[in-house]
Amino acid sequence: MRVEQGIAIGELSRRTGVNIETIRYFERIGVLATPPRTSGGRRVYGADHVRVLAFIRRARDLGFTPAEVRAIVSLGGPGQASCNEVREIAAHHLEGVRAKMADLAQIESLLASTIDQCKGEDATDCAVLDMLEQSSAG
Amino acid sequence: MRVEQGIAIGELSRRTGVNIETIRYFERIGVLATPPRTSGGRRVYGADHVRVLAFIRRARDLGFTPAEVRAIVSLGGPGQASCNEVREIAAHHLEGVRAKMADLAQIESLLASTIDQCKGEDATDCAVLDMLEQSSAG
DNA sequence: TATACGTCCTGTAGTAGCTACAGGAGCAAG
DNA sequence: CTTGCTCCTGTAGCTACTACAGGACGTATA
Repeated sequence: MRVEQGIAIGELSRRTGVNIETIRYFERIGVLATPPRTSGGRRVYGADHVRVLAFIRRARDLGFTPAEVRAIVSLGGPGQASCNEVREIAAHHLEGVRAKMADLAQIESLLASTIDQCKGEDATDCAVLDMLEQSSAG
Repeated sequence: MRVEQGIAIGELSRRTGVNIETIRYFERIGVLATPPRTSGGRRVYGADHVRVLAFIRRARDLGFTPAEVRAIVSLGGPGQASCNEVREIAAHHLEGVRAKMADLAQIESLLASTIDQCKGEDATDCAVLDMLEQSSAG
């Protein structure tokens, strides 16, 4: 039946939604395994690459850094029983997400209340400008 | 009394907490006004620069992009009655902050519930890996 | 087989928003 | 007048990509 013997980088790009240049970039920085090549030097990808690249893309969408992705992907390789390690990376990432959320929440409330106070008349009495003048470097 | 006749870039950096290289960078990209120079070519800053740079730093801390900062700072210059414009920039920024918060909230709940399901036994049945396998590119 | 066209290759450079360095010059004090 | 600090410019590094130039591959059609 010979369903799939290998696809080119363009096809991989179309299937995963990842830019061709980005695929090569992922290979260069070590998040995606180097594929075999044709005699002419073209990369040939298999079903595994499609799966892994989709995985990588999703992880990136979720804000995992390339370093985290690389760590997770490399764990999925030879060794098994690495769920603990994967969970640890995810937990660490979760902490970072929560920290960012807290930062943004502070900014959000400060901005919202300040904008709310704005009468929009003249700049000599602008609540937003006043707020920005408060040096946080006490 | 001669309180302040002008300070050097290093002093400006110490007072505002902004890196010297970053100050020069801000000047280059047009968020901070070009200061006068000594005969020897050194930048001389005044109280205004300290104030404006502290302002810029705070705005950057609050996540305003350099483009937004540039816009606000330039509004604070010659023209008055620009509170409306400032408020508009801030409101637009607030929208962006809220969008990011919504994204992070989704990620947070997905990560948290997934990590929670993790037994941490082996990678063939890892909830985190399973979650990442769900291709979002339906 | 020829040729044309699409896809792919490498390498380099661009993006934002800084940060860091090299190599040289200003400047104040001793 | 030398020491030593600070400053100058210009360039390169960083992350995470993206884009382009110039050339090679591969295949469909004449």
